[in-house]
Amino acid sequence: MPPRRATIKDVAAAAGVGVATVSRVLSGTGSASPETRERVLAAAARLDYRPSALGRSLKLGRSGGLGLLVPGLANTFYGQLADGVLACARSMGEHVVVGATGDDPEREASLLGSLVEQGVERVVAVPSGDGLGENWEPALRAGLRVVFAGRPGPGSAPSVLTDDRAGVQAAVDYLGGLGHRSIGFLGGPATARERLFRDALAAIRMPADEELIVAARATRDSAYAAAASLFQRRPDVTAVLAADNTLGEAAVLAARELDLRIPRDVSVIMFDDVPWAELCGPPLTVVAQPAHDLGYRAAELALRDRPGPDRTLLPTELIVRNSCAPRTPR
Amino acid sequence: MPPRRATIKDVAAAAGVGVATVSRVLSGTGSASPETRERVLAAAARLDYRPSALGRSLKLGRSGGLGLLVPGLANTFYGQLADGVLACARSMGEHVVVGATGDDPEREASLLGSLVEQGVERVVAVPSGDGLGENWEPALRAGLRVVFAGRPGPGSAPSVLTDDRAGVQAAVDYLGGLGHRSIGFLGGPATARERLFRDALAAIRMPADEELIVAARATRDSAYAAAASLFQRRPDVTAVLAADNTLGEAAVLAARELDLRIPRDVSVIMFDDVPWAELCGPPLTVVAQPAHDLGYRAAELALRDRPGPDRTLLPTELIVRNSCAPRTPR
DNA sequence: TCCCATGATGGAATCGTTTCCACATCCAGA
DNA sequence: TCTGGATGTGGAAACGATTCCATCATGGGA
Repeated sequence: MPPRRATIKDVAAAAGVGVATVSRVLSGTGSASPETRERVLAAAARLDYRPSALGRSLKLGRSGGLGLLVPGLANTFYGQLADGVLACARSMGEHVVVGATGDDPEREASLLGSLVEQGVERVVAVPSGDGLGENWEPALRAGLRVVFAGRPGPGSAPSVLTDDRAGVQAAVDYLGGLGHRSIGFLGGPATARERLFRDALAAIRMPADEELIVAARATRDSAYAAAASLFQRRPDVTAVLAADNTLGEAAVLAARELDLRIPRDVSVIMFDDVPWAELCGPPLTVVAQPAHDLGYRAAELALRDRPGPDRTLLPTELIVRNSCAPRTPR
Repeated sequence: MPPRRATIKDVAAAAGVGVATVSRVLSGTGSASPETRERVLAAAARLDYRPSALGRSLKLGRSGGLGLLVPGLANTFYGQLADGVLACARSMGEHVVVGATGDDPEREASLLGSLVEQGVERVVAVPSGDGLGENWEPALRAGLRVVFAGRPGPGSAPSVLTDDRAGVQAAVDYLGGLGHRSIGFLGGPATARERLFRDALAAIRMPADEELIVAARATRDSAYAAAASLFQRRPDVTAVLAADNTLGEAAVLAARELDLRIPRDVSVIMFDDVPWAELCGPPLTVVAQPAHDLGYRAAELALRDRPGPDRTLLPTELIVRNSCAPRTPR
C-alpha cells in the first residue's frame, strides 16, 4: 500500500508552522526568519515533499506544460523535431505532452481537445494534412498559443519553417543542370511543396507535366504504391524528387523492385537528411532540413512570453551524394 | 484578449441549475430529468465547455496520464516504441508526457521527478544506462507504477522485453555457421546484450575475445569511434554484431571509411529492423525487434488496473539480407 | 388521507496550492 | 513612553471539479 504523498499541510505540521509559511519558504517569495526557513526545509526534505503541480496550476490558472502534435514519431524527421522540442522544454523546466496525429485532421482535433483539457495552453504542432485547418481556429480564439513547425499552419499563428522554396529550387536546378527533362514529384499529405515544385520548374522554363506529380497518403504502403505507379506509368521519368524521407524510401524501394538502377536509370533526390541517406545504396542526394532546430526554435517561440516573429525561415541545404547522374535516355 | 475558459459554474448559471447537477449530467453518474439534462447539455455546448482535467484530478486524487521516458526520439527504434505507447494511450483516452533521458541517469532522475510533480503515476520507461537504477527505488516505493520496456529494469517492476538471448544466439549461430571465428561486438549504454553475446559464443564453443567486445556511449560520435577503433585495432575481425541501429550505422560507416567491403571483408548484423536496413548498401541482415508492440504492450500493462505478468518476452527474428558472407581470411 | 420510498436537485466540503490580509512582535526615533 | 514602520507569521479564500448529504416534490400503497 503506497503511502500518500506528503502535502504542504504535512510539512507545515511537521515544521510546526502554517501552510502559508511553508509556501513562502519553498517558493522563495516573501520573508521568513532564517530559523523558520531551516525548520521548513528540513521537514520538507524529511518527508520527501514534492509540491503538486496540480494544486499549483489550479490556483495559478496557468498550467504550464507544452503540447506537441506530430504526425508520428517513427518517422525520423519528426523524431528529430520532437527531440528539439524536448530539449528546449527541458531547458525551461517545462514538461511536454505529445500526441501522434497520423496526419489525420480528425485525430488532430481530438488530440487538441484533450490537450486543452489538460490545461496546456502552449502548443507546437506540425499541422496535419492539407492545412485547411478548421481545427485550429477555435483553439486560437480560445487563447491557445500555438506555433506551427515544419509546415505552414492555417490562420495567424506563427510558424517556424524551412526554406522549402529554396530547397526545391536547388534540387530542380541541380536535376535540370544534369539534363533531366522529365522530373517526377512524389508528394505527401502536405501539399505545399507540390506548388513549389511547379514554381521551380517554371523558373527554369520547364513545363509541369501533371502526370508526373503524384501525392501519397501518410502511410508507407501508399508511398510505395505512388512511387511504383509513377515509374510504371511513365517509363520516361529520369529523375524524381521525393518530398520527405518516407517518400524517398519508397522511391528507392520501388526503383529496385522494377529493376531501375539509381542513378543510372533514375536519379533520386529526397527531402530530409536522415542518417541513413548516407548509408543507402547508393548514398542519397538530399535536401537537408534542420529538424532538431526546427523543433527547438518552435518550442522557444511557444514558451517565450513575448510574441516572436510571425514566420522564421531556416535554411535548407542540398547535400550531393551519389543518387543523381546526368540524364541518359532510356 | 482571450476570454476565460468556461467553468462548470458558468454552465450551471447558463442552464439555471446547480453545479452538482451539471457534473452529474456531464459525467453520466446519478440521475437527472431528461429536460434538465437537455438544458445542461445545450448550455455546455453553447459555451464550448471543457471540463478542466486539473480540477478533476485534484479532487479525484488520481491524475491520469502516462509518463514515457526514452533515451531519445531521433533513434528510429525509440520512435517506433513511442508510437506504440502513444497508440495504446490514445485508445484508452490517456495523455502522454514524454521525456528524453539521453541515457543519462541524472537526467532520468530529474525527468522522473518532474513527472511525479505533474501527478503522473504510471510510467513506461526505457531505463537509462547500466540499469543499476538507484533512480527507480524511491519512485517505486512511492507507489509509482512503472513498466520497463526494451531493457530489463532494476527492481521489481514488470518489464516488456524482446527475447534478446534468442536474438543474439541466432545472430552468433548464423555467423558461426558462415565460418567466422573472430566476431566483434559493438555494445551501447545498455550492457545486457554484451553478456548474452558471451553466452552465445560459449554455446557454440567459441572463446570470447575481450578485445573484440567494445562499448560505446549513447552518442553517434562515440558509436563511430568505437566501431572504427575496433576495425583498426583488430584487422582480423571478419564479422560484427551491432547491438542497436546507431551502432550498426556506425559499423557500416566505419567499414566504408576504412575501405572494408561489406560483406566481402566484414560481415555485419545489427539489432533493429529499421526501414533503412533494407535500403542500405548492401541491405543489412538484422535481428528484428517488434518496437511498436514493445511500446504498446508496455503501455497496456501500465494502464491496466490489474497487475500483469512480471516479464513478457516478445520474439525476435533474424532477417537475412546481404550483409553477411562466408568467412574469407583477410 | 397519510406515510414513505423514490427521484431530482442544490449546497457545501474537499483536493493542494498560492496569496491576500490581519495580527503580533519588535525596535528606532521622537 | 508612545508611535509607526518593518518584519514574521498564520488564517482563510480562491482555483474547478466531484460527491456526500439534505431538501423537496411526487406518487403509490395502505
